[in-house]
Amino acid sequence: MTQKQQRILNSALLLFATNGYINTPTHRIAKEAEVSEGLIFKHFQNKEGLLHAIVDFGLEQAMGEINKILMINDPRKQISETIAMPMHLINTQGEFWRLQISLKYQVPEIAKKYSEHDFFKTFQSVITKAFEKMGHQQLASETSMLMMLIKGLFSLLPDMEEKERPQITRYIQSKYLRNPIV
Amino acid sequence: MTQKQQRILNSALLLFATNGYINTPTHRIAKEAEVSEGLIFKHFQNKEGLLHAIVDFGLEQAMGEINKILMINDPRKQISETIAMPMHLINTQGEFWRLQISLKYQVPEIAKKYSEHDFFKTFQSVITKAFEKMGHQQLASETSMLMMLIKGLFSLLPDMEEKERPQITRYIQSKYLRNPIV
DNA sequence: TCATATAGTGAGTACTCACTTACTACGAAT
DNA sequence: ATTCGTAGTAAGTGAGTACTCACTATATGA
Repeated sequence: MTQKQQRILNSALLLFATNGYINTPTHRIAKEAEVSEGLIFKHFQNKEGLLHAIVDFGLEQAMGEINKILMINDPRKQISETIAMPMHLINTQGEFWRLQISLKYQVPEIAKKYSEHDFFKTFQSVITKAFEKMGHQQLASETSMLMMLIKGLFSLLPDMEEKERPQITRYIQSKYLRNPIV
Repeated sequence: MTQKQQRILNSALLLFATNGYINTPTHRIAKEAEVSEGLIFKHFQNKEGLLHAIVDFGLEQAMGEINKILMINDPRKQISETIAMPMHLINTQGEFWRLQISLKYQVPEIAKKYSEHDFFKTFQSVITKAFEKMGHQQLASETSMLMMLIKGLFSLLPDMEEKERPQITRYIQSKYLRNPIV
């Protein structure tokens, strides 16, 4: 991976995240990266190839985080950490997650392909298994509800100030850690 | 409002909702509506004007629903009905709400303008006031959490079969109606 | 030293899209 | 009967887009 290749990836991520994939012309990426437009196509074949490179890398990184949760034994701790995930990921890979969330409404086919990615599958299975260990009666509904909450967190946390994010996150965690299970 | 004007609105809503606003060229709307492309611009000035006509009408209709909730006295019933709102709106105006949700990631400026609409402001204030009446201690956090849940419902219910939607909706309602307040 | 591969350039190309313009058809008011 | 406004059409137009191609520069190893 050359320096210029890296510059292209960085600029593209920034522009895709702030203006959207569709609204970002390749010549703007080239300008931002101080690189000729042709180079983008030499390295990434086409605009979609560039997007794939970005998303593959971002999800790879996120896998590391979810693997940490997998290794936790206490299911309550697992749920608690899962609730903190959106904040954690948005704080550390903010641009990537803004892009990731917008993908469904910009390039649905690609987003659909990525919804099969290990990251999202593992995410859901961690929650289900944790609730199972906790002896939940309505496993499917409880899982769905938490998935809705997490979807909401991913959508709305990016619009909040970074320092406001822990408050709502902790509030939700405390509800899920309380006895009896809520 | 002439017949052809109506046909344009219908076709545009359908195409915007399924393929997205950005991904829908005006000539496709014209073809679908069996109308000349120029007529779209005669009646709606430009593509954004067409979008506005659609969204204004959709939110107008939705206002009727929220006003019903406003007239309820029991705050628990208000919360319960609010939780049912996403399902209700998606069932009755499915295309419109798919479009509405996608707007933020397609034409952010327009979406931002509509986030100031009475519909969304009333939505939030109904929840806060209901929780207040119920004597909630952490009003802001509790409201935020429910807003996250509702955002999640709006995002994920459209991807579920219509007959699966009541289950998760009722599950969430039951949690919020339980004593003590969860 | 020279052949080869890889990195990089930037002008050019084919095409799509939102929007315009010049026009016809027609019902209603004067 | 004629004028006028509104609905509607068909054929553009020009700006912007993703992508190509012929080319140069540079490093490496036989």
